[in-house]
Amino acid sequence: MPTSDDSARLKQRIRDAVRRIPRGFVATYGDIAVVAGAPGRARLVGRSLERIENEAPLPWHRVIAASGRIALPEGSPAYAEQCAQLANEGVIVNRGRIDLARYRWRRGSPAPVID
DNA sequence: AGGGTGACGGGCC
DNA sequence: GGGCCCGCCACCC
Repeated sequence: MPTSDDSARLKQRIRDAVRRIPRGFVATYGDIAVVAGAPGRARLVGRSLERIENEAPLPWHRVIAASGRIALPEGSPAYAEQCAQLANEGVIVNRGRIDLARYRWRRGSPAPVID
């Protein structure tokens, strides 16, 4: 049986996984779930990024949907924030879309190439 | 206790 | 690419 303690540790692993995404790269919610050892729990990843105020810095803006889109509601402050943060590290965002083939982080990913 | 929700994703069409 | 459906599950009434 999963205890509340287990879920706390899982959330911790999720945050750790997010911190591993290199600057200039992105990962999908599902990717993070896998890295955190909870395949199939992408939804939980999104959930754990919802209430992160008052916590250690987390590059939450590097996590996007498997469709290559920013998952936040378009037009929300957080959406704008995510676009800005990504642009700031060289990730091209077009109409909320990011080229996963180019920016997705996975084992063996080379250093970010910004043209 | 039960039902709705959503920062998800994969399969299908 | 887009839309639908369904599985998923922590949260919030």
